[in-house]
Amino acid sequence: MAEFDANNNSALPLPEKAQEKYSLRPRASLKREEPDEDHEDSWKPSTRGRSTKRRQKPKPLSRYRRKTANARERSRMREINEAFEALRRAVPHLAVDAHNEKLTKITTLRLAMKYISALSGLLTAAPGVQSSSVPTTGAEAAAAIAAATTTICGASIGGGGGLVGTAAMSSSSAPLPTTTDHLAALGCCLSPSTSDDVDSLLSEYASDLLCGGGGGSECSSAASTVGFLADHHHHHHSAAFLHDLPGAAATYSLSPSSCSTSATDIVGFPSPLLSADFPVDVAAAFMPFADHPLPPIDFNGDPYMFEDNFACTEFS
DNA sequence: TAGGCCATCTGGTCCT
DNA sequence: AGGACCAGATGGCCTA
Repeated sequence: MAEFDANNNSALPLPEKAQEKYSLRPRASLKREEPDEDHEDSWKPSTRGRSTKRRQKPKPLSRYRRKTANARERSRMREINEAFEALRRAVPHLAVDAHNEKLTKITTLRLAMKYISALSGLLTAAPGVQSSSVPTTGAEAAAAIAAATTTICGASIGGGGGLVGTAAMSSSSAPLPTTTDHLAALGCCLSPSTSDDVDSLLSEYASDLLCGGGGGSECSSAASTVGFLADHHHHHHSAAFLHDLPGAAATYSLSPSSCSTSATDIVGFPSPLLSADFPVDVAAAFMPFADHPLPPIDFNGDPYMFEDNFACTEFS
């Protein structure tokens, strides 16, 4: 069986052909900078030079072909940008858009890497998890995440859990929130003040994510986690914060009766993903816990503080 | 004004 | 041959 690294990629080296295919091609400019004896005339195909015959330098494209090539390039870039947009929506991010700024592409990629890393850590580092249940393939990971989503979200809709779906959530036409939504919803209310807070909170939430069953104790555990978060939130932020969030009131509500902790308010969570200080808080939850209080939550909207303050697994 | 980010154009290279 | 992908060049816009 092939070995896989921490990122679930095969540790075996790619075949030479594949390496060639997937590695970056040499830059044309570098090629151009190579010494060439007789200027333009010395142009030859750069690779696979089985033939020593010089080939004619290709002519510039005709105006028509240049136009169509440009159009194709624009549409290609548009697709890439749409993918970036989807990624921006999927990755929880700082409130850098407080002034209508959006994440840059490079920031989006960096956050995505860290977010994936954090989620992987959550899945693999939960206490009491059997090693056999740790996902080792993409499919298993997807199943684990789906199960985690079902655990929280499915139990909620069942009515026995701590999270109670509202009309928006339980409507058959509305898609179920993803695990990411849940993390975002929870994370936006998470503002632990000590590493112990984070530790206990995270371990509880992590086991909820991984329990896979739903109902019963898992539900109350999830409820208490949410209750804790909600309650905790109230000690650290103005309640008005939640009401200011778009759509905050509609999507989730916490059922006090099924919650074992002191969540006494109906708390709305925003959906879909929002930018309001979620990632900082979740990052705080995922950071390697130190013996000192967590850093202040406010990063002044600087996503790179993320990088400076939290060690995450590097993706190779 | 400098620097960052982005869209677009363009030519080179690879693939089908 | 033509499309896809890539990277360099360039100019516009915005912010500190």
